[in-house]
Amino acid sequence: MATSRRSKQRDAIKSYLMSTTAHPTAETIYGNIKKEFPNISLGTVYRNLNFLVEHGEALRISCGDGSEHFDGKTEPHNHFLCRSCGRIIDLEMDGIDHIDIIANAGFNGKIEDHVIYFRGLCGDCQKYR
Amino acid sequence: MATSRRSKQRDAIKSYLMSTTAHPTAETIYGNIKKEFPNISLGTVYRNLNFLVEHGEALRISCGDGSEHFDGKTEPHNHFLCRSCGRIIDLEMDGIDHIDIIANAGFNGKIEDHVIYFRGLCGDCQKYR
DNA sequence: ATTGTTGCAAATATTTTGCATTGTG
DNA sequence: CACAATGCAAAATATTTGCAACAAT
Repeated sequence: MATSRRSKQRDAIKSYLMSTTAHPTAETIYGNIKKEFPNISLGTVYRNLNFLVEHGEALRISCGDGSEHFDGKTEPHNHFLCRSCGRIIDLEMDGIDHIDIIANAGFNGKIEDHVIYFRGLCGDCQKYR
Repeated sequence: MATSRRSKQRDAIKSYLMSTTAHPTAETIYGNIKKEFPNISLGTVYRNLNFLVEHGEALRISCGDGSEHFDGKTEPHNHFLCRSCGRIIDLEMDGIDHIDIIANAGFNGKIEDHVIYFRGLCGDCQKYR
């Protein structure tokens, strides 16, 4: 079976993801890792992001703004999306897993989990309105 | 100011969207409208989909599967995403707008609404497991 | 030594856009 | 007649992939 080997590039991508709460895109990650590995290619970044997501070491966030964002925080949590600045922010909030039960009532399949994007104005953007 | 004019192509796209619950992609819509308008271009489909979404006559669904899906049902409702067949299904369920209040507690911005994708196995896929 | 990983470039896939022409109001 | 909408093709974005060289085990 396919064993995976370690690489400095992958380690760097993972550390970078764990060091930020900014939910960067592949392009942003590429720009940052390049400081340490000037020759790294975007293909390598994408390959490693896919690897990390498949191995549960990162989350892919598809919020519909054109490109995917990635999150090094893998514990289940919810996100907020600012309609003004586009920022994605982690939410600290009480659990709402009961909505899966509500959703499953009257549905003939099996609901296992959910993905939520709360939307509105972030604290910074709200100030200037 | 920019007034909008009617076009047969746009009407056809809107009727098609309202006639289905399958949440088609631009490509699928293109294929179907082509039966009636063999010369329609994909660019026109995209332009009209954007127009309809901007005017509240359709919803854009970004579920992270590579391309966007569109929904002619504009009343607020939630979606289910099957992890086996990829289908997007409308959910009939009790309201859960209280989660916005839960999410806003301890958040320094303003939560206005949310988008949810419930995930799991649809009725059909569950049968064969 | 084996084979997973990389860098690079080319290929895909999706969506947008410039422009001359057509069609609606 | 004015100008919004179209068809077409080219461009812009985002992501994946083939391959030879490199590097981890």
